Amino acid sequence: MKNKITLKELAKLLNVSISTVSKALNDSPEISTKTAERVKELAKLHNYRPNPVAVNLKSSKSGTIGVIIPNISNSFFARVLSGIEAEAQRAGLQVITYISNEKLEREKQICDMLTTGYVDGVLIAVAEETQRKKEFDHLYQLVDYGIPVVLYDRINFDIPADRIGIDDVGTFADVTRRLLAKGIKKIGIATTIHHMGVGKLRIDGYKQALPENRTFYIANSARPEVLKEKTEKMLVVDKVEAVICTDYVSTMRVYRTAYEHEINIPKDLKVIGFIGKEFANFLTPSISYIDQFPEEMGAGAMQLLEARLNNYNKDKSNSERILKTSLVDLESTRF
Amino acid sequence: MKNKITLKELAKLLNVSISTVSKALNDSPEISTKTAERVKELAKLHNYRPNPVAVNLKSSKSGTIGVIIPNISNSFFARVLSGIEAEAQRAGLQVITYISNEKLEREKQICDMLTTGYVDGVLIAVAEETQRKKEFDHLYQLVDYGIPVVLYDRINFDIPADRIGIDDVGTFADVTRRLLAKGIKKIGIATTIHHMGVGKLRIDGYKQALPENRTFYIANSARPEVLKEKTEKMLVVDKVEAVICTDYVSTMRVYRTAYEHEINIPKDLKVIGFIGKEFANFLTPSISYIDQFPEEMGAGAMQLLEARLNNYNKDKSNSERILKTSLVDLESTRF
DNA sequence: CTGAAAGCGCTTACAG
DNA sequence: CTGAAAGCGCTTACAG
Repeated sequence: MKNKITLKELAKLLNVSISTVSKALNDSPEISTKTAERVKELAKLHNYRPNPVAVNLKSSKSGTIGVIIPNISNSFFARVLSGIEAEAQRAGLQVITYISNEKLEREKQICDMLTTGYVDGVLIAVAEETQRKKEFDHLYQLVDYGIPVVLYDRINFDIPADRIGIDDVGTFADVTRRLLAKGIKKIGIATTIHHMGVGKLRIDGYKQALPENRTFYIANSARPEVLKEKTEKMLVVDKVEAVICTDYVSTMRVYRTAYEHEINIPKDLKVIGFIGKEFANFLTPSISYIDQFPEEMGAGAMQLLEARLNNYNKDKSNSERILKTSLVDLESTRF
Repeated sequence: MKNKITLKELAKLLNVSISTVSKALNDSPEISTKTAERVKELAKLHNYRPNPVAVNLKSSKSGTIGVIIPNISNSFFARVLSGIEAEAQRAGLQVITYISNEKLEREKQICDMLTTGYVDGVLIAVAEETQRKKEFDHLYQLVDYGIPVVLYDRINFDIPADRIGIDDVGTFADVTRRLLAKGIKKIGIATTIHHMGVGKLRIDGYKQALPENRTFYIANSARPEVLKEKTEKMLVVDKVEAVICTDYVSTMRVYRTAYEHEINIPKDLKVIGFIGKEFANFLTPSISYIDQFPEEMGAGAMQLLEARLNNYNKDKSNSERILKTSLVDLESTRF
């Protein structure tokens, strides 16, 4: 068990003061080139690294940021995390990961812990339960504590924080219009997240794009059995010609239901999914999907946070960044 | 921007010394009940929380552990992380996440950073490139530095560390035997990880289970086009009756290839995948899969690390924990 | 150019 | 039972 060498030990070996060693290593102009070289050489020899905890204590920074993820099994969030990590690495920051499992209680605990000074800033996608119960006190608490907060993905809340996400309404309106333009009349939407902000917006986009008096077909439930029933009704009874899905689970549900009822995709049913390319390309048939570039969202969120960290007091107004999405055409919408 | 209250300020408000406040809050028996109560009351009122950085500096611990993940988009690792996070939370530890992207260079950087004292321990699934190049110096370096290391999932290396994984040989031998028992003769295996330890073991298990002189059918490549070709040969030319897959990508490849060549699953081809339940149940048809309980692996890895952290010097021998796997029968293996 | 001193926020042996 | 002091490993204004 090798022990890490400290400034003090280095100073003793060099017969100079701790201050001198510290300054030399930090390239202070106060120090003579000669001394600086001696110090650096020995430091290198012993593979000296400043103890980050001590540095943090001095600077009252932690050099880490906290990321709150609602559900890491969702590959979207996993990929967002990947983008965050890459950007944090570039900025020399450590990423502490917290998983809320979509639970308000857990999210509160996490925020509580974050106010104690573990992190310099927080990236969060607000948990489903939190949105449903509209309880945001713990988030305000973070902000009041002076901890910069950036909302990602789930951003339509009235909280004074920077945010990054996609144009949910626009994206879904656009996709709906594309189907209409191809002459498809009966278009349905499937969702398991209709009670969440993003879900509502996506449904809104769908509705806005449909012509007046056109019937809406909506299969919405977070409960698997209910979603299944509603999807079956939409596909088998209502016989929609196309379905747009707002999330992973509803996308897969539509696929399964079509399969079970021997409805041919894309001949009898076009499907546009909201899933990642790592699934979309492999499904049978492959599925056209809306790409929301998760890694970019993560990197962007991190950049917003960095901007805050670097001049927190200068700019009080909150910024919002909306990322472009892209519809990728695969087999499930072929004509 | 509320400023956090410190021990010093608390002491001043109470007209006692900093030591007294500290002891009172830490339930030292030295302090009178009366004083302790006064202190605690005020601390509560001001929502006092000890600065973790200062505590860490005193204790020479960081209260955080590092998790190195090769590829977070792989839902297996995402779920492992979920298990780690849950267990860490229980133990009051913070989890810093690092993503190696299967790269040796990045893994080295991470290990380098970890030796500076950011974390008390490390959980790692060794990157693919690292395994291929057999360069483990950076891992030895961690161990030499006295940082407890736990290997998870990818565990067949000669590194003095605790480890947790599955019985790859046994699992694949068992699955192969099950197919044989149903009277299936031509069994193939598809893999994109044949150059990795776990991949080799899984293929070994498959080979061991087949009777003498039985032909092996192996579609192995990490390159998508090559894998596709080999899979096509296996399904179309060799006409195997069943395929066992060692990983997510090969599983999806087999599905796609069967679909493209109109090979009916399960009538003409049985498939056993190595993917998570979140995909398996939704595919069309649903796919029988080997469940390796990722969350349990994560929690188990964390527990091994906790054990190390709590008595690092007492027990020098390394422990290994092998988790049970389970074959879940769904539509792709129906007779 | 170098070093002594103060201080970041805590804990804990030691003295009283 | 309470408090002064030392110290964890650094940085940095200040003195020389």
